[in-house]
Amino acid sequence: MDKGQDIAPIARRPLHEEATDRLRDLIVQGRLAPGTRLNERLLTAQLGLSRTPLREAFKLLAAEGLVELLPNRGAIVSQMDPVRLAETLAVMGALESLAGEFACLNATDGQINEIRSLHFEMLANHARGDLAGYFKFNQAIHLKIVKYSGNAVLYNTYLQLNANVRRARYMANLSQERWDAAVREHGEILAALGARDVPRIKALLSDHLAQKLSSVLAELRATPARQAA
Amino acid sequence: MDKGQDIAPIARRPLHEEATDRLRDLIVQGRLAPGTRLNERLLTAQLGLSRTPLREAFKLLAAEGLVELLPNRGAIVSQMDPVRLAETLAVMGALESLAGEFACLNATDGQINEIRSLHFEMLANHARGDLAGYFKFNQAIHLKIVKYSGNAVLYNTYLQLNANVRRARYMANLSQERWDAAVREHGEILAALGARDVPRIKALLSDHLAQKLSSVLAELRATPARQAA
DNA sequence: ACTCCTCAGTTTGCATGCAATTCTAGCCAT
DNA sequence: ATGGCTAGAATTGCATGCAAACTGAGGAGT
Repeated sequence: MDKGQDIAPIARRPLHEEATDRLRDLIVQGRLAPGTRLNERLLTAQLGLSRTPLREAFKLLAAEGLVELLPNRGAIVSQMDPVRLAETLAVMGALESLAGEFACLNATDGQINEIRSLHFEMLANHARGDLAGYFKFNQAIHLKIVKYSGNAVLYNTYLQLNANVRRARYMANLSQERWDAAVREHGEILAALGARDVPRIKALLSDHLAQKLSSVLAELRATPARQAA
Repeated sequence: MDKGQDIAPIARRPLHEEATDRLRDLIVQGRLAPGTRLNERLLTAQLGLSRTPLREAFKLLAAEGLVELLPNRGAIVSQMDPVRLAETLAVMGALESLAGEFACLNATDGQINEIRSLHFEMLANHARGDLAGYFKFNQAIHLKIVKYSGNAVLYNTYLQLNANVRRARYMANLSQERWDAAVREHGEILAALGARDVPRIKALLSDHLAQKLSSVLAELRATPARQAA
């Protein structure tokens, strides 16, 4: 289950995988804005490959919901509409809650310590007001909890949904109060994990995600969903 | 959200979609057994298309977990190993539980009646001992509950996982007792849905899926996981 | 002026060709 | 006989060609 450090990473990656990952990153980072038309010829030139692997990447990203395929008219980066975002967060909440339960039951002490270490890194970033750094470790913590649930299907499902949410991160102008609260919640989550307290971690994670949802929704209502060219 | 009956179904489907659906059906129905090597040339001949759309289908099915891509060595139908199956059912349990909650809150009375109708069809099949018919309506009920949650992301996620589980259906030689119990559980689920009783439906669905999980696992331990050529 | 039509340019969807990799079988050495 | 090596066949990964679909600019008709 844990192939984290395989022996032979010699393997050359297929082009279509490379293309998929590159495109996904571009979209998640917002460098390809929602609504952007993905011109095959243009992208093949920029990425240095041919249309076949690129088109395969389009199909995969469409399945992930990051792009939308218009028959005979190509692909566009999908809009992050608030409804969809809210729906995604609700599902992720359920998944994280389940993951927390399994992590309490299955994670090793070493793995929990690993999460604890990330937690302190996150605290450091919070203390110095580094929002980007905070998000990075915040993400890492949530991913690790899901990963250390020991349920690979759960992890994969979560990852896929997560890509969609990360796109919305730019709008995370969260208030200082909400930020402080989120950090406190993380502290409790970690405590519950350390104590292997299943009911408590389920409640905490559900609540944490619900907070995130309403915070993101509030932000979305404030920003009038900038349309892309 | 509900595009069930669009006005113009004139649209001709792209070949790669057709290929994906055909292949998925073949795999889910077990007509392509786990382990089967998917030879591109052979399949293009059988499906009457060229390698490009077929290869696109392979990538999608790989993302769904139905096939496994071996770099430079093609694709094989993935094995349904018990661990993976159990993991999938655990995730589906969490999703259905969430779906039940939303369905209680959001479904119209008409939608609930639609589910009720399916329920009685299922009862009829149970009464006459028609296992295949039972499964069909059982599936339909679970899908409707998730659909009428009103959360499209949840529905899509569920659908994808469901494809993997349906492959294991052949081994559902469930005992008469378990069958009767499952039918009883369905009755309670429907009642809770009708009463819009959120905590109850969550508990019932979680439990129902957990039962399914252990039943499937027991069956898997009995059958020694037939290896395919 | 407005609408509808036409036709060239562009872009996608699919088929096919070519090189690289993997597989198979047979041979040689031990 | 067994194990390893090698040449040929088969198969995949990617690039490219071609026809169909879309776009949109310009002109005819009202």
